[in-house]
Amino acid sequence: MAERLNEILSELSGRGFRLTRIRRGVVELFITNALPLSALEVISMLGQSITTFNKTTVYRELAFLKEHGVIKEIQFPHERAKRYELATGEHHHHLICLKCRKVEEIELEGDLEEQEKKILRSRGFHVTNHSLEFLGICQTCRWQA
Amino acid sequence: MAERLNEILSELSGRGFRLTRIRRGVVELFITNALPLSALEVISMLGQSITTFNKTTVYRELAFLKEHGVIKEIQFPHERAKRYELATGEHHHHLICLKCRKVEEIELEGDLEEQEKKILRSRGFHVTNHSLEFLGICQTCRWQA
DNA sequence: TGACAGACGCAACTTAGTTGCATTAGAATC
DNA sequence: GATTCTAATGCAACTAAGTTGCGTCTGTCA
Repeated sequence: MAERLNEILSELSGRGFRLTRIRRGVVELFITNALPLSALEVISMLGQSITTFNKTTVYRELAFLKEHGVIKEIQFPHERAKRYELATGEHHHHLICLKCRKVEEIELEGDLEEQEKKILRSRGFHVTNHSLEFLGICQTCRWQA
Repeated sequence: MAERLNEILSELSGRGFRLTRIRRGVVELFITNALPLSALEVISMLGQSITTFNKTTVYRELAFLKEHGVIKEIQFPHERAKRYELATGEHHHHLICLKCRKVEEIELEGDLEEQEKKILRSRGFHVTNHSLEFLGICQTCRWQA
């Protein structure tokens, strides 16, 4: 956890960016929370460790971290606000429970590579990215009444 | 086209809902436009055939048509506003060009049924719906400089 | 031709995020 | 430790996309 934080921070520092209170705080939040956070969640969680800061700064920090490949943006199909999660690790998808709103990660073997090659062959469309989210009811909610 | 319109309108009428200017206009728009429209696009396109109406009415009409299964909502991963398209026909996905913003429809054979069964078996999560969109560069844009 | 409820219009409000601009503060250099 | 330079910050005002409340209008059926 801590070494992951230092790794990211020193990488940014090495590229000439400053290590500020908010930068440290936001990166730390993403390291300790595996699941995607919205800007408003980041703002609210950050308020627990940093006393004064402005929401503009947080939005700008999210844009900065996204631009520099630290986090990536996710748009869930059932809600308006964007979410962010650490850009590291395997490409994965999410299971979103429509009842309790809980989000789980899932990795699909093989993923969609074959499909994407087929799309290039048949349509000439070069897929660089995809978004795939599953909506439904989680085990816990299914067991309840 | 026209029979499709009458089919939808008489279905709604049969269920006790009124056929108003805006209802006709909005349904007609979705029938003549295969690709997903945003609320603002509907408002702007509707302005070409209906002179006075309020945006609130359009938002309410979209909610109404969605609730009654005429259209379905889509959230593309690269933009904020929601989009809507006719709920009829095969379940399909979209290819979204990040350069020219053009959207194409695509049907995947087999789709994700097998994956969804696997998710139920392994996690107890019952998938009721999924969203899958491919982002990339379309053929036309790839051929340009 | 009423009457009733579904539909509509308007204004005000909300959520999620953005922009401009003046000020502050990391961190490298002196 | 002081200086300097610019990245980062704070604030206020603004925007986009939609929502809510409430009073009025209008399709439709009797």
